[in-house]
Amino acid sequence: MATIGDVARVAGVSRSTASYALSGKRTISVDVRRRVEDAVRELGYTPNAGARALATSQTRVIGLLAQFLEDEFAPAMLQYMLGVSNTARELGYDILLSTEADGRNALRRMTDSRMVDGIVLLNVAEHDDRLPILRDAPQPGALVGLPADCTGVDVFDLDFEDAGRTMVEHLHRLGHRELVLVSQPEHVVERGGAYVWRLQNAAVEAARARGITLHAAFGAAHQPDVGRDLHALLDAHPRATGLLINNEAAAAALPTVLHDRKLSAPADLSVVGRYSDEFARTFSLPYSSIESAPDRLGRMAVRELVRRIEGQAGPDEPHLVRFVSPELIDRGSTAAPRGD
Amino acid sequence: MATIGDVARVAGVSRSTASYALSGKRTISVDVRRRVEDAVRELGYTPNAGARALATSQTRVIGLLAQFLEDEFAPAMLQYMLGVSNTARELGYDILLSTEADGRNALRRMTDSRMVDGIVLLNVAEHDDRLPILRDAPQPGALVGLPADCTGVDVFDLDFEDAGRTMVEHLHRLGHRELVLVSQPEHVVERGGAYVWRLQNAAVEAARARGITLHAAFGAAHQPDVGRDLHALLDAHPRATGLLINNEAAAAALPTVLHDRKLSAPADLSVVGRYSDEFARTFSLPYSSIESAPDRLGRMAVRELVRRIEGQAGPDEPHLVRFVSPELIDRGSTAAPRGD
DNA sequence: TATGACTGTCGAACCGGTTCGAAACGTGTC
DNA sequence: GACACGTTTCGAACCGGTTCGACAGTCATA
Repeated sequence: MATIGDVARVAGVSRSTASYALSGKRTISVDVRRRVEDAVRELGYTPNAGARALATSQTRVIGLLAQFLEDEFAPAMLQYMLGVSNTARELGYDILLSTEADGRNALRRMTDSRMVDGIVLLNVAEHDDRLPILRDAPQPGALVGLPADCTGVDVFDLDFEDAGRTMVEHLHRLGHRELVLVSQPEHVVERGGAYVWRLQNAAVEAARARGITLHAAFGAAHQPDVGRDLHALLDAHPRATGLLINNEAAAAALPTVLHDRKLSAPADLSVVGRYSDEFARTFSLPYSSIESAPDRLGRMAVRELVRRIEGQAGPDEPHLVRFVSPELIDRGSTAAPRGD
Repeated sequence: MATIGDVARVAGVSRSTASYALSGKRTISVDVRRRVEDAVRELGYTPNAGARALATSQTRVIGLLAQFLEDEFAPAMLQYMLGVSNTARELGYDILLSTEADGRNALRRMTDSRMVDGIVLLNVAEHDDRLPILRDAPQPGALVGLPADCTGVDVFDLDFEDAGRTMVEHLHRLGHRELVLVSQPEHVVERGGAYVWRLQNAAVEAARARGITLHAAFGAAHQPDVGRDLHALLDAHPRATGLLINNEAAAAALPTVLHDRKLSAPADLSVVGRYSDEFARTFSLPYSSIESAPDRLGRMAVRELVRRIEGQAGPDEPHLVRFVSPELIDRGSTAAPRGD
């Protein structure tokens, strides 16, 4: 494999000159620059990443921590990963991926050994145990998900409170007076998935303010449990005319459940979910939904992270906490309730 | 950040001694070893990955190339990725992930700059344009998916021919005489997704050998197109009693389609798919299926790759081409056809 | 014709590890 | 007491880049 020494020899210059010719950090005569570039082509030279990282303390790699936990719906996570990965590449960075359940280990390994210039954390819990480690690390970090304490990191998340309100308002406006909300499994909440509460509390509050009934419940993350949960909920609240879904597995299971009950949306039941458009297409979901914008969130996180890595953000520039406003995508699954 | 020089100073030894004490590659007195280990703990020392890579020419990183192409079903790919990632971690390797559509670029970048010790290629096409690059690279490569030319790499794939035969045999044995097979989009085939043909040809041949009818067709990769495709197929072949599905999007869309047609499996139609058990759970699919074993294939690929990286495979040990035998998971969606 | 400024190039040092050869030391043998 | 030997440690070189300071050459200016 060719080194910069080989390039220099072929071009008839010193190693430092070759380096400067390639980086452009000092003025080099056009003649020499041309000879160096020819040598690079001739030898097929590519700089050794390890050596460059050692010399510059920059790797041009971003660490991506995605935990695939029990009771979590894997395909939803994929969309965030792709948003992060694709944006990173556009900005000239590669992705070091960890799917370890124990994210602390992975985080320490990546940061301590200087394998990465920065870190993106997905699926952040309210008291995420990876955060103290990330704050102590020399690399900057960006989160997708809102923790209790945002100091020292940039934070991006959907505005789940607004999402909860929007769902309720939308159905209230159509005339619905009794709703059911299916959230993520209780387990996810216990693990600190605060976004579940944020949406739910706002929905409950919005319903109370409008004097309508909202039954909130958890749903499992897999079949067949989540199907049973949905049946049980619909059995328990036969007068409910609207269904809110903040649970990807439940959304994916709903077509079959409605089929079994011989119900259609919106004729028999109005349905609003919270998932991305890409998710809806993939899972063949015909229900209107609050766009969860995983690609956009991933993109924002990486953009800001790279700004910090490259020092375009001032060293004392305060960290961001930014919420994406929910947008309701109408797929025609809501209507006025049947007047019976 | 502490370096091995700091460790050596605190322990009162030379850098080389500290290095040997940690690697164990030369005998070191227990006293010195203890002092070095204490210093490591005291300083929180972790070796710098770039420096180590430069010195040893080993990165302990595996490159993972996953292309998310148009007309491909993303969640199916995720399972292969997780199989690879988790196995790599178990063996002490990290994953450098590329999701670029142009895999050649990513591959060249990773291999030329020595960022990785080895490469895993997912979703390999018959004449995959990444293969020539991989063969020229100094790092070993493992594929999931069968190309026309397997020289120089280890190859792992499901036995799609056996899968096609098994599906047909299973329904023939139950008494079905007219079947429909829905394959991946034609576009996937044109791009070189030979596994589609392998399954389809074997199915056609198996049907011919048994004197039964098989209508083979392509299906789209997304809603609502794939739903339309399924409807059209069932309309076109009203006497078919069995449905074979080699298309994840079609499988995911089938519950809704059957609902719309007021059909149930297996009462009105026997259904056999080709997807993993994890996929079935995630997508709430109640149909029997040929297990596509993505985790197992990913695991096998990484295992063999690491064996080569670490030189446990002899330098001239021939490369593997290994097929996983299909296993039919019975979820009760097949039965004898209705005798009407 | 010396002076200073500017351009283009080079040599050496450095980043933080690993590894080879040799040195220092204690031990046992003749 | 000279010698060989095994154990433990050290110094130096090396991996392949980047970067700083110095220096030679050119040109305009005083």
